[in-house]
Amino acid sequence: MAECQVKKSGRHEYYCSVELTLQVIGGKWKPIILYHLGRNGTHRFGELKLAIPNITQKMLTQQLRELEKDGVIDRLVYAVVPPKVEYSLTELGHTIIPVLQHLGQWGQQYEEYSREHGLSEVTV
Amino acid sequence: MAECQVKKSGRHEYYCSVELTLQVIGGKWKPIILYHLGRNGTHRFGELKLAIPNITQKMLTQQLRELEKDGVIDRLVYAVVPPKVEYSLTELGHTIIPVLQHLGQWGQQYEEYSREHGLSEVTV
DNA sequence: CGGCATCCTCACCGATACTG
DNA sequence: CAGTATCGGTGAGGATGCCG
Repeated sequence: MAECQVKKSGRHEYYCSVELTLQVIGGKWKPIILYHLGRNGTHRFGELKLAIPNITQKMLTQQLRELEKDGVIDRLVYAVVPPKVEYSLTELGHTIIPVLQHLGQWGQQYEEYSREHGLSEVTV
Repeated sequence: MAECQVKKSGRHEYYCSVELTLQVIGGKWKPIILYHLGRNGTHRFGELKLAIPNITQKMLTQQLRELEKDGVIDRLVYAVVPPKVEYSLTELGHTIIPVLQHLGQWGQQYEEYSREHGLSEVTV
């Protein structure tokens, strides 16, 4: 984090490792996807689609592809009709789960804190 | 994280607390700003500008304003000429530092892992 | 079932110029 | 010094339709 040079890793450009992490997990739906794969293990595409309301097929596909390219999930295609595709965390992918939990914990703290301190009111 | 309802906290809408955290720290320059404030304490605007190459005045101002609204930094304006403004972490802001460190650690692991496993080559 | 191809919108970010 | 104000590019994200 101390250095301020542009680095590259895979598809990502970043100045510090925090930024790199955020580029891997920072997609709008990626935390939720990783959460589901971490919690219940392997999922089919349709299961993820059901588990994540409001996500469109396009976005689900796109985010899954990026996570795959970044090496945090595996994609297993069965040669059957109708198609069957299963997604699961890689070894590397499992290591991100504690980080996500940490983020989640802070978010909850923040939620409470802002309720107590009246941060939650928006002046529209 | 288990629930999938839309919530609101302050300026943010989110489905899970991970998302909320990412909305607070997820701006392009926010991690770096928080890092500097966490490491060396109070900074003047110009000091931050110098410490963060490439950032524009506009972006620095904007990100600082958002961090302030979210309650993680304080803004102290001295009534002097020329103007003097100091930024520092709030109590709440300090609690985000370990989370950032965790993100940074994972990023470094990821960096090594992808070098070892040839993830770092991009097919342009 | 699990996609891909298009088209579109809008928030994010940057460059530049001006100011109390 | 520490900002605003304005304009404009760009790409992430979304809606819709077709396909093996």
